[in-house]
Amino acid sequence: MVIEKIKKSIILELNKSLDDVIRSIFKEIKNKNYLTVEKKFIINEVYYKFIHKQYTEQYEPFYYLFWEKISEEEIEKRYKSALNTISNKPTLIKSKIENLINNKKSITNIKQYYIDKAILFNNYVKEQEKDKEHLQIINIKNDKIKSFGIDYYFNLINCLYDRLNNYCHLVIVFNEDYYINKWELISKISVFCENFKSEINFKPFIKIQEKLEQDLQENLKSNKYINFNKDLQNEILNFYSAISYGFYFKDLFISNDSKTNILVLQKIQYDESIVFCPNCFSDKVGGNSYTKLLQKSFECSNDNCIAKNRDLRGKRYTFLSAKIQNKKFDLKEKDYVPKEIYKSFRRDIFDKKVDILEHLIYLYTFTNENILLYDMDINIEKYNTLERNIYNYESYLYDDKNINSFFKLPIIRIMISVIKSIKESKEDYIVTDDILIKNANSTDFLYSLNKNQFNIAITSPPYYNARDYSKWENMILYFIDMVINAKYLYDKIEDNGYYVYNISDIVAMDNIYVKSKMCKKRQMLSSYSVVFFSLLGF
DNA sequence: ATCGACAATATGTCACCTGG
DNA sequence: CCAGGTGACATATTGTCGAT
Repeated sequence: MVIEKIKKSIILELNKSLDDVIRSIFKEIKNKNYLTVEKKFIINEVYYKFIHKQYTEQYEPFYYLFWEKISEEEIEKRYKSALNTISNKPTLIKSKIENLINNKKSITNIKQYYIDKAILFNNYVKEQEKDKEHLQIINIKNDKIKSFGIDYYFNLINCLYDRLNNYCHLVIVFNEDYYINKWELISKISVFCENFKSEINFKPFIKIQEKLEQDLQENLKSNKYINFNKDLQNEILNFYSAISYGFYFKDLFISNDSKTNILVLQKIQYDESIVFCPNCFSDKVGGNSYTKLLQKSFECSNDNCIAKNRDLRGKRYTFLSAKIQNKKFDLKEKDYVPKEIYKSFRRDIFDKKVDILEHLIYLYTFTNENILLYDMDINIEKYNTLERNIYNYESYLYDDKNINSFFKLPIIRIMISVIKSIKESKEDYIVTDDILIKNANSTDFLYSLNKNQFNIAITSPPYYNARDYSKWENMILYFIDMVINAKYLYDKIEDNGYYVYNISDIVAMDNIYVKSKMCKKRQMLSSYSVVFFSLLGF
């Protein structure tokens, strides 16, 4: 039954491309009024010939209408004649169409053709990825933070990065009572993961790099709460000298007893090396745009490849999409995610009783892939039935030369510099009433308020580009505004006062390094807010 | 069963660049 | 100089959920 379904979808797919080739001819001649009525009629006939061949049942009425009395030879002849009528179409396009048709004829077993190609591709992927890990899971231990500080984990993440296959996942588990604030720990680690590497060769960025620098300078110069200075200017240059990258934030799960948090990150590293076409396995491929920041996509330019769209552009894909699409021909029982696991991780909150490791393995790996566990207190034997190569590490050679690496991150450096440049506030507003309801710009108000007149502040701040009233050019400018506001609040609130700040992550374009859809992602507004506010003293 | 919301992915197309 | 290849970006389609 399943095989039949796959077969049907393959045949439909194959026919669609041929069908669409003919459609494209139609589109082409539609506006060419010089074609005679006869020539147009011939093209019509050719069109329905194709339709008839591929979709006998569906198009039967058309078949009888157009082809009842015409022989195969006649059809061939007219087809060639139709091709000739498209005299304005470049020869290249014609040959591409002919190639497609010849190729179609030579394939007798369509299903087998696809399976063969997919197996070739799957073996190629396996060969590429065999020496590295497909999933890394780090369990954050309180005793290690106590002995070495958070730097221990910054260092570890850095060391493990090169061993992880590109586009694969790093999962960080927090399930202890830490001696420092857990949310600050999660925030710092997630901010570090997004920014600890730097890339200078990304073309779309290089093109607008100077403009980005200037825009940020202009913006800060015109900000009435900032004293623009040389140091800030240098930090802007430093910030825009490269793209900060590392991992791509996917999600942060929390258990329903709020004891366990699971941070899921995906490695996306700039890699221009050629990926074979997942359809024809040709290495004759061109580039295409980027689907995500730093994630290259390709286009097959093999004339014989069947996967052409109606404008005869080739199959477009990334390493990851190609891997996933071909995997469907080579699935084992343990590659299927059990329904209950699939459901339980759809939401950000999961049941504390679930076997987290089993879930993660099913969700983020295929069979025979390599999984590195770090400090997971489990018995690996238990997971043998999942048919993955799992190994558990408990320690690595601690190398302290990267100490304080967090404060070397460009994003942290620039924010420290911004904080230093914020103007001193005034003290010329004393609240005399017990209750004051004030309608004002909160930054302006806090700027002129006298100190120590309140000890709690509660806000649901604007979320970056979530509403019409909360638009910023990019996320850096958003955080600068939020930090200025929080700085004045910090100055004015009583010592040991509380600031309640309601924030969460959001899907938006950060517009930091490029200004297009490729920077649309889940943005960690919460982690960045926590980290930046802690720089202020919170 | 159907629908709206939303995210992910596939496909369409503008316009720049390049090489003959 | 200009066709056409293709990088970048836009738009369409698909898939999934919960609500009804």
